[in-house]
Amino acid sequence: MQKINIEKLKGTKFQKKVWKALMQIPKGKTTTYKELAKKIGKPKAVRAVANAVRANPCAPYIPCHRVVRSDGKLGGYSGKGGVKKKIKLLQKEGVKIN
DNA sequence: CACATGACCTAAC
DNA sequence: TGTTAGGCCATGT
Repeated sequence: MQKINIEKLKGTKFQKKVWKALMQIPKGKTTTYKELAKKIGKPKAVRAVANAVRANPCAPYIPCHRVVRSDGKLGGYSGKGGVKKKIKLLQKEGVKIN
């Protein structure tokens, strides 16, 4: 499905793990940093996960916009348009925002 | 190697 | 209910 290989990108193993988990998120669905951290085996490394996500090449390689906070709010977005675009994208995919 | 940063989370005031 | 403080982990300087 993924046209690109994360392994081909440069970054630490931790990042690659996070990015892979991101791509594994089904469309129209959202995940929290906590769940993501848990998935990679470090439920306490939520901050490191957030760092990895923000350090990713972002659009259009990795759907970082599918990652939200536990509060239902969005975190941030280092892409074009900013968080606003992120919200729009999620809503377009059928995700409800607080 | 030590310090500082961050798109976080939880608890406490 | 809104803000502050502490804890946690990886990355970059």
